[in-house]
Amino acid sequence: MTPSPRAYHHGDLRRSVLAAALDAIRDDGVAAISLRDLARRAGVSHAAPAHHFGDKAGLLTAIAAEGFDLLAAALDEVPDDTAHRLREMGVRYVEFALGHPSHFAVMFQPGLLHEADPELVAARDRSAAALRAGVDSLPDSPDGAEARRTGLAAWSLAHGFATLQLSTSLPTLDDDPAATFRTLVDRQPGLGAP
Amino acid sequence: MTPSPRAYHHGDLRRSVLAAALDAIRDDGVAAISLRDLARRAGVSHAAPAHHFGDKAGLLTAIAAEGFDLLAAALDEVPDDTAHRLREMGVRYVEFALGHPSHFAVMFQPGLLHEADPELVAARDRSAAALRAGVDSLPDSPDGAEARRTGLAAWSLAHGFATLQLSTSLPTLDDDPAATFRTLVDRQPGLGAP
DNA sequence: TGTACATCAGTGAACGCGCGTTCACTGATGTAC
DNA sequence: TGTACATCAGTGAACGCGCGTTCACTGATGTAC
Repeated sequence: MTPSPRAYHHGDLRRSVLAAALDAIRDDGVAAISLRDLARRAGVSHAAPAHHFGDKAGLLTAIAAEGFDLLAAALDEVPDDTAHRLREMGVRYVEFALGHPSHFAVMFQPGLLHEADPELVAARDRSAAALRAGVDSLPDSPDGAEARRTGLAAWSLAHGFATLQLSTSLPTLDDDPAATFRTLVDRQPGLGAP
Repeated sequence: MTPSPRAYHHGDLRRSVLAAALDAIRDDGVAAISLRDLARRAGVSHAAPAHHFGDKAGLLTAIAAEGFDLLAAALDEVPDDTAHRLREMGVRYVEFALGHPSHFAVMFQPGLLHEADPELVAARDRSAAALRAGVDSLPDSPDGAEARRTGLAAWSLAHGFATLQLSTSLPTLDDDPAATFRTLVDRQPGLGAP
């Protein structure tokens, strides 16, 4: 099934370059990325990434869109009837960020992306809709402004926890960051914890 | 008082380059910074920044250290006897991040810094101590693990809110993000809100 | 099934540019006498 | 107060390098007949 490594139209150039980019971001950060380096890692000609993605922002936009898709899918996986559904979504959010650090590092950096890209916009909307569904499922079903506040608080807590976890060697209280996060949310009754 | 713009030893090279860097980061992001560009902005020779700071990481480390100092000072300003002291510290944290976006953008990016730099370490410790003091002042004065959990939750909430506010055009519910944050924390009894 | 042709994904040589770094230098400042 | 000297912050010319971009090209693939 493995195509010959340098075949024309190997059909997987997009995937190869994206994979190389995810590796490079994880190892050296977004700032260190160059299209020529990715081409080298992916074993394609140095001009191929630009040919396919247009420019660096185009490549990072593709990664961000993929990230929001993965995140939306992870959030949607929490069943409707789960007790503490919003809390579980927060756990999924944290797990996604720690499991896909390269995607996460790019998703919230508007300056590096083609913000108007339709696929990015659509994927982001899908994530936002999933989060909204989580807020709507709270037992005391808050309305309007109150719901937005709760959503923002939940998102901030999960996002901040994940960001700090990724950016510093934050002390994890248990071995598992996701478990730490679950414990942490349990003390925040406003977010629908018991 | 203004020294002649190109005098040898104008004594303010450090400040000029730092100011240029803060402008550049605010306008174009950390990724876009180059020492030569900063020299141009600051009106000094292209080799001066490297001469003074060693390398780019040295410059960013200086910015991060300054940021942690400013943050610690802002947190320390909240009087001991303030009701809801931790909440007010969270508000200060958010205000700091939004008021010093360039510092904030650098402070939590270990990969870009000289992590072992003594000034950076000291400044970071000062910030951490201020946060700990906030947790210790909670009315039900939690101990040990519980205190660490509360500190982590408070920090995550403020950090996540600030990060999201900076990185996306997040809807602010009031006109003032800090006010929004205060309202938001009020629904989180676990963090010492009323 | 075989042949001709259009398409276009990916190539590779060549370009000019901005970068960080090196290094011999200059001249302002502080100190010793 | 004046003179001599050491220091060292900052200069500017020169370097080699990796970058993004351009452009004529190649050859795999799909379609029409």
